[in-house]
Amino acid sequence: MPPDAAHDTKTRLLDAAESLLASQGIGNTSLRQITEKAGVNLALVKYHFESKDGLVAATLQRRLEPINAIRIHLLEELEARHPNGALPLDDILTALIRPVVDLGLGGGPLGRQFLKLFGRIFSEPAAAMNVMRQQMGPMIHRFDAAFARALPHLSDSDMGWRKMATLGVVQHSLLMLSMMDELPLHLRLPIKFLKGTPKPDLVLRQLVAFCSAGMQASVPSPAP
Amino acid sequence: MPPDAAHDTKTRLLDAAESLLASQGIGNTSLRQITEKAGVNLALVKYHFESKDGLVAATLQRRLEPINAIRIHLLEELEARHPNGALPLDDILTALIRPVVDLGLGGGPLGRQFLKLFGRIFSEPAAAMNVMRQQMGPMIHRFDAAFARALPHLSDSDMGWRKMATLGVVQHSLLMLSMMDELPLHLRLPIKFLKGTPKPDLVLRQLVAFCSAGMQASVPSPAP
DNA sequence: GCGGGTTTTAAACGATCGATTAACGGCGGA
DNA sequence: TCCGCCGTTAATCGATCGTTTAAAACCCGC
Repeated sequence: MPPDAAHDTKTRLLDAAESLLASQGIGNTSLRQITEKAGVNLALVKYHFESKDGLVAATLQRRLEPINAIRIHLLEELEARHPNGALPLDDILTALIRPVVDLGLGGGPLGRQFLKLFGRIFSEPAAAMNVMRQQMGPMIHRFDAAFARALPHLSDSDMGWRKMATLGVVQHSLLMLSMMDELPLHLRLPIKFLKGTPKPDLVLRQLVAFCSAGMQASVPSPAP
Repeated sequence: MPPDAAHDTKTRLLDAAESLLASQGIGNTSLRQITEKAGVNLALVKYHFESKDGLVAATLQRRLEPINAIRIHLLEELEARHPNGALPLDDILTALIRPVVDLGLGGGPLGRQFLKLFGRIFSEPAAAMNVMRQQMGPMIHRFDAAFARALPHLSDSDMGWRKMATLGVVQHSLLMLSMMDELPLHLRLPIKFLKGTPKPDLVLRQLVAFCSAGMQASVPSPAP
């Protein structure tokens, strides 16, 4: 936990990387762009993060770690409030979704940029997949148990499909939202119903409502 | 519509590009990789497609055009079967989702590869956004009218959120599905509930069930 | 079988990439 | 004061990128 100059350099690199990786993608962003924006020497990337992949991984990890910690904390609060029996589905979803919505829309422009970066990593798995597994794995495992108790009648397969769909809703919606302020006007078709940046509470309610109904849908039976 | 050698070259380039762009992303794939896989001279990319961006756009367009044509055709069939009044929501969603599921899971490995590429373009908009708007715009506009009549009580805002969520479900689920056979085993967390490649009908039913319930969810009211 | 447009070829352009090296600065402990 | 380590710097490495050029090969109608 160094409070010295090196910490500043690391932070400057992470900030610059987050911003540039988000707006251009991983493969299209060069270390020289990042170090120039950070006002830092090129070779310091290797010194502090070993390589480009190391910098990308650290950029993701810096945001994912606190987000997932809050998620688990909210879930534990919820469990404490319902000591025995299943948890309300909407509350589980809220614990899962609220932290990332709050970071992305509640904080400054940095949070918004991270949302975009997070939306990208599913498409550029090479550099980021290890961090994803490390950071997301244990968190998701906690929520799996809660979902299973909230919807006990769902088979593993049905539950799997619905968790995947829920993740898709959150990931895609937040990616679109985070692109809002930089898309040219004529490309805003998918979000033209928005007048401006929506409040985090509204976003949360919309996403939870959709996912909750989707997860509770009656199990589809084979086609007649 | 040339049936000559040039057509073969174009096709070979498009096939190679589709495969490589899908598995590596746009920014991480070089023209030399593509032309080598296609067994074609490097300079022919400029001759036939002007530039790398032109090749990427053509690769997307080749698949998107027939998919969206089928979508609109299915919607028109549906409208013919219900001459007056609203269309059943599940049928609208089926018309929207079935063509892309069929291409991705019904066809050979090429279709699967395109699914992956399509999942990526939302993250690398630069090269592909124009094609997206051109190809997806008119198709989505057709479906907008159908959705509005099927769910007349939804405000424009609520409807917008739900269409965005629906697109997220389809896009994310199919991206995960298309990555299934190339992810290392320990990274298959989100799809480990699948024993093998699922049948298109099953996928379609799962996606439609989730999205249909989500779109019909009761309108969320402001937090108390 | 000759001419003209189409398609393909080999080679090179300048630019930029990530990685690496060796030297330099400064600051704290011996 | 000098030593040793940490952080930083400038400079360069070989590789690879997308693009471009000019000439060769091909094909078809005349």
